[in-house]
Amino acid sequence: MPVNKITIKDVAREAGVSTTVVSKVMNAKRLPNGRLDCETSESTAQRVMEVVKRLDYHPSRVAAGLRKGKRFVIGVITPDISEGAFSEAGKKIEEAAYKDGYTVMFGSSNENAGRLRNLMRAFCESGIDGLILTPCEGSEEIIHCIMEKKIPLVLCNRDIPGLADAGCVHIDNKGSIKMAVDHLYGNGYRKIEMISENMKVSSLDDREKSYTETMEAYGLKPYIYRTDEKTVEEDTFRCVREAAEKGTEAIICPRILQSLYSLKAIKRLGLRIPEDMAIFCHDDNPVFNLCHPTVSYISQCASEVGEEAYKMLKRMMDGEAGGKIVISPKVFFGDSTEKTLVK
Amino acid sequence: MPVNKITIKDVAREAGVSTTVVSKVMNAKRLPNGRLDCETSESTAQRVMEVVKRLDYHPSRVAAGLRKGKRFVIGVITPDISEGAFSEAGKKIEEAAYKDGYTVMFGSSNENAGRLRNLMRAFCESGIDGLILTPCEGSEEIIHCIMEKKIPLVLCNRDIPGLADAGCVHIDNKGSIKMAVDHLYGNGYRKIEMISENMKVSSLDDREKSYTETMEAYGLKPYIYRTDEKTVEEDTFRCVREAAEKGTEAIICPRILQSLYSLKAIKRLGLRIPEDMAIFCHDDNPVFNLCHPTVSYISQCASEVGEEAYKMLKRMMDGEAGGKIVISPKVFFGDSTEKTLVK
DNA sequence: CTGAAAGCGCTTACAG
DNA sequence: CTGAAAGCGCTTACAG
Repeated sequence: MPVNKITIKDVAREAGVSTTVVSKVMNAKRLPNGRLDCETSESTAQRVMEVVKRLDYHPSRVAAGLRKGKRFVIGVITPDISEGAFSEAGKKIEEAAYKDGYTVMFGSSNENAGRLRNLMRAFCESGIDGLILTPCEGSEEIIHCIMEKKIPLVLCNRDIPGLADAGCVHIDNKGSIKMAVDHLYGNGYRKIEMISENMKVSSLDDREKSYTETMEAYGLKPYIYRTDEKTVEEDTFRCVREAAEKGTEAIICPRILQSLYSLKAIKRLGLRIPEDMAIFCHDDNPVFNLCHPTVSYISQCASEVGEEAYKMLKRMMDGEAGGKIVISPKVFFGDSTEKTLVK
Repeated sequence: MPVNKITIKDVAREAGVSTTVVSKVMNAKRLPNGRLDCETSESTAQRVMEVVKRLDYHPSRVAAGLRKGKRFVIGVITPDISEGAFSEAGKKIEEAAYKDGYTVMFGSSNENAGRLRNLMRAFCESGIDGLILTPCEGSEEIIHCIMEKKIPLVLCNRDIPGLADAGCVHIDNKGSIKMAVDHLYGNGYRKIEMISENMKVSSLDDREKSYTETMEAYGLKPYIYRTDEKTVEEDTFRCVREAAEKGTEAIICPRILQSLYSLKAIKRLGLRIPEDMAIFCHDDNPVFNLCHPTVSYISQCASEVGEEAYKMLKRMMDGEAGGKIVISPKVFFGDSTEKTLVK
């Protein structure tokens, strides 16, 4: 428990002024000419500042927040703060928030709507000025509730249709997958399958739809495997093996875990990339560049998404309306989807 | 700005009781027999609960925190919340904290002592019950200041000598590096060098010392390269090239970036692993298992470190003393440090 | 069992 | 330019 905490009263007493004056001095901005923009006299301000420094006084944001209804805290909820794209976005958000004097509360939903609700509740009770969150399956209703509380909200990575007042920032999930299919098609691949996940969220929906539509536009038959959350690794292995047995020429993985486990499965099955199985991955990981052959992948542009999400939230906290931002993802073409004569 | 916020007064009025009663009911625990442990009458409690539910009342933790001096918030500061080991530890901390009803503020110091100080200040002003942090170079003095405020503090991953009241959790940095050197020596390697970073923190110190001591114990000559923070990739490339030209047989990388960039450099230089250059890496990354050949590495055991750090902080927040925990890291031996006849 | 009142540490009209 | 006082939304002795 913090002891001997210096309060505004201590400063006031020591400086021989009222707490009003101390408060005014503490909240005064510095003008361009270096002076305080404060109605107090120069000498009083000086005296207060000295005492503040001497006592090492730090005003309680808790008390100020209670009075002003403004906390200078924002909340960030992602499915998993330890997962590459989310942690990178989180880093950027914190970075930008820090510059504006905000601190950040983080939480992981673990793709669980109940947990998301509890986190949102705790964040709201704890006092936040705004919230950036990645919805998970089944979280629509809960998020609608948040909206009623009029807390500025930006959805990140995944959208929820019909949420008029919320901001939203995500990558162009359809465009990127189309590029992947186009590229594979252009390099001669025809039997192209997708290993996705059993999960209803807008980003994955869009990726799956785009794959299906693009395949059909080429007159090809799409096929989507879906792994379960609890058993991603085994499921992915089985999918890759089944695909290989079927004579599938290329797989597209629209999520990071399926990407990594597919690479692992291909290695374990002793298949050559891309001769036996071409592969197009998603998200960012050093593996894609460092392994041999290099892997084609779609980058989430997590930093950019995080940055834009924060900027939008900031605007909303300042009273402006939200909006929708769609970021063009970066697509890297490696050796894993190259043309191959061996078929 | 949250509007129409329901307060304890609204509930009291609606239920026809005083705020005292509402507060008591809200803070009552459920007894094992399912009844509320509350001095109010059963019927009053019932009535209050109903109103609470009907109005969707959520007590403000800000106000409660101000009054009670307890916030149910902890702070976590790491060098970079987006970096593998730290984000994994952070995830675990948040997970455990959530179960105890705490929310977590995260911040990244970017290995910058000034920024660490600002973050700590913001966190303290914002009101935290405890702090878990990874010190960075030059942060000793600032951290001593925190100690004076008597905020429970656990150092994570890196230690600061002479900080009696702080808890500390880290892996056995000396033991793991010794294992790496022993393993290389046992497999016939003699010219073993280390590519480290220009940074004064206890963990890296320990790793470097352990390398030097173990080498000398074998009668071998240690040599440590040190990359600069701003230019890790280029520096690492130059180190690897220089090492190769010198006829170095194996390199040990005590940090993740040097590990990844060394692998990249080795690939770029067209060297074979382990014939031309063996390599022992640090931290966790899918690359180590997925690439060919598989890479030997020392795992940070980030989850375990995070978990222990939180548990210790919790004990300290409950009034117990801190302590020191040293966790044995897991070491994986891959093909990158295998015996090789080609020398 | 219940409630009036003080107080946590601030900010902010308002009066002087 | 300065200060007394009210109030933010809670909790908590204390009196009844």
